[in-house]
Amino acid sequence: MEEMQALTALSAISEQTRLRMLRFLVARGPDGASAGEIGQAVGSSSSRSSFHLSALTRAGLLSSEKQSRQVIYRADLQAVGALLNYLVEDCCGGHPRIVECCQPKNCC
Amino acid sequence: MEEMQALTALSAISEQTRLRMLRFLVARGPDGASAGEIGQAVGSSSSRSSFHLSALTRAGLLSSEKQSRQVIYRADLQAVGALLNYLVEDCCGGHPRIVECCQPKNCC
DNA sequence: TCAACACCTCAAGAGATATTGAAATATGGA
DNA sequence: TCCATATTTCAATATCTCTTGAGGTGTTGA
Repeated sequence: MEEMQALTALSAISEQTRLRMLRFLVARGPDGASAGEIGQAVGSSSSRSSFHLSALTRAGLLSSEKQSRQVIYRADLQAVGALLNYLVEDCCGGHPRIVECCQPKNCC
Repeated sequence: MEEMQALTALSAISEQTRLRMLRFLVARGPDGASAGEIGQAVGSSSSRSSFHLSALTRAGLLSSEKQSRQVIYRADLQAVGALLNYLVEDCCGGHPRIVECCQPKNCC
């Protein structure tokens, strides 16, 4: 992953509404959710949701698919993983103390 | 880690100069580096460096210590690790595909 | 065809953040 | 004491970013 790409993804998730959207969609799994449902889940208006969802999509963290009236968004786990990998490897040089923190149920 | 704290840390590193400063300081290890040296390493003026270093410090990602004329900054690995842990655990629910990406030399 | 629905786009305004250069503080050495 | 060094602070400006509300597109079903 390129630095520029990582910066775009980081700014995308450094906003409350968007971080919550991402969390919601990761929890949702492969089914994803419609724009309306996501907006409702995180408590944001339709135009605001659209704005934030497209920011996340532009950052590559979500994929979207039109299904008749609705637009279904899904978290792109590959992209989220690549961002974390960038932080761990490129930014932190794979430092053991950092890697350790990414293990489930044992950290910090 | 609280959501608010994570958001602060994420915005802190979602800026090129600051991401580079963090990377430089993680690489530097426990010795840290002076404000001037960091600024030189990432190519930013003295007032700009000061501004960004204090943003990173406020976000809890760096610690600083005055040594006579200089101020030595160090990366706080605990804090960086806690941020990554927050992303992996709280945001991604410890999803295996995400955790896997944080392992050294095997991913994405 | 029409109304309701789901979503997106746009423009305006507010607010936050970054950059610059100048000036302030504080330390160390001649 | 005086000057150079290291860093921070400040004000002005520029630049993003977020929010809101109005309006647009396309789809579904009566």
